[in-house]
Amino acid sequence: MSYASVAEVLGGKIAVDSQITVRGWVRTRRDSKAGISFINIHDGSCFDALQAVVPAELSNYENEVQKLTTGCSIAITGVVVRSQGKGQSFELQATNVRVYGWVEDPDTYPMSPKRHSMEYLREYAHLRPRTNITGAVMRVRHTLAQAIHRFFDERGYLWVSTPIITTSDCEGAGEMFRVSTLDMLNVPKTEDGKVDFSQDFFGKEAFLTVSGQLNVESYASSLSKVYTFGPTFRAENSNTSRHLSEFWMVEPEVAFADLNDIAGLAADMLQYVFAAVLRERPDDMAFFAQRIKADAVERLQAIVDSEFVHMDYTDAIEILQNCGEKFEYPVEWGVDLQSEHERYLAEKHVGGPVILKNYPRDIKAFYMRQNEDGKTVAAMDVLAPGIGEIIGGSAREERLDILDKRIEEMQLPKEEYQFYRDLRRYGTVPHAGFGLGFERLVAYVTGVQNIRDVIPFPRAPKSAAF
RNA sequence: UCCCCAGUAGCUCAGUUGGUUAGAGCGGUGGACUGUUAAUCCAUGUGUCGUUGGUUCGAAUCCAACCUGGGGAGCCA
Repeated sequence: MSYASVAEVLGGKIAVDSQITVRGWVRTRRDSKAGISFINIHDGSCFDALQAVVPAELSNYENEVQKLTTGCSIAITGVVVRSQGKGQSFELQATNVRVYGWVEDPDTYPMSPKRHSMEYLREYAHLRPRTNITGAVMRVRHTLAQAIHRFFDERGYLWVSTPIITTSDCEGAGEMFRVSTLDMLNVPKTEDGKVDFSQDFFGKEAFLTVSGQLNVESYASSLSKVYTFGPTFRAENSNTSRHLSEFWMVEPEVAFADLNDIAGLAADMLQYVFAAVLRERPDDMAFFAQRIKADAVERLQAIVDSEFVHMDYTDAIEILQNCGEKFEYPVEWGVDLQSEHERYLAEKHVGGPVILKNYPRDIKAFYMRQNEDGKTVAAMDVLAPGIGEIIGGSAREERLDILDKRIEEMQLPKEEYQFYRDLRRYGTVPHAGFGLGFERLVAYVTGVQNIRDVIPFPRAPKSAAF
């Protein structure tokens, strides 16, 4: 008895006339009084389900096969044949059907074979991977993750796992989740009435990381080309379609690189992974084009085929001021760009992703490298239509005196940055890196509008079920 | 966190100048028909009208608070 996946059968990997067993879940069943039933079975291996033709002669035809409903788990043994019907190249001529698990009450099975809203599916996060759309999203997500690792590996980057728990509250990227084993009903206090974290698990305050960047810089300052790919946590009360409390981030960090180097790296990476998805998941992408976003395939192909548009912040301000568009927030040099401005640039002015560079230093983080003009820092954002910022990066300030000055100006606790300053004291080098929001990338590629639908189990404010 | 909108059958939604027994499609079930394919046709059941309180002779409908979801904004990836 040999087993095969639906993808192998439909992909022509199994020779016609050979007998195999396919295991999975029933999507639909149709009975024909000609004495056969058609069962569509899916197993997650590809977008399409496999059609099995089940003859009425099977011993369990009446009491089992004809009672199968959407969601039942089964194994079908049969012979691979070329399909007599339209809609599929191959099908399975069944000789045996084994039922693993019935659907307790078909009337209330949440994943009926009809169109469900994304909001509804989210309430059944444990069952939604059985749907077309979540299955397709997860295959594309996997392909993107694999392509990212492959991209960096082929270029000599090392994957560095930066810590998820941190005792540094100075990462500066947002509100942090506390990690503690203290008894919340009986919190130990110091003499001056504060919480005595010396009695906590790590002997001091601890949090979940908001970014691996500061840590990974130390590995870039020795292994030269590194990247992180792991979970990140932000305790911000963000209720939008593009924020999660727990999300995955890809953060390359490159020694001896400047802003243009990593802007180029970001563009190369996006083109590489888009090409991989188009090549490896045409079935899922065709579905997104059909049901989610009509130009899903063309727009990725267009990005793969063309140069990325680079633009200086200063030039972007000028474009926004002279475009004739009415903005809610006025545009002038020195302000941070609002969503409406980013949207205009990516969606209307460029019509695709755009790389914005060299922002005013006063609206950016302390670690970004100061430019010669004294006004801007070597920072960049990659803005994508429909999503906004999917990548944020910069050259890092490698000159200790300038970094210290910046820490003082921004009134940050210098003593907390000892390890970070050490990297500038011992063999400092120019270096740069960026952070890619992985779920934002998946959302952009699939066209799915809400980021909560491109991660298996979304975590967001007031929402961490499953 | 702020602004706006929504919550009615398993799902998608209609229904509110306050008034008797709250509707449709899909799904489920039964049947007809068919190498079918989100099949088609006939029949059939289904409701704490988000929660709590208020106004009223009477509330799915009006009011308030809360909960949940959506869109937008801010924070950011």
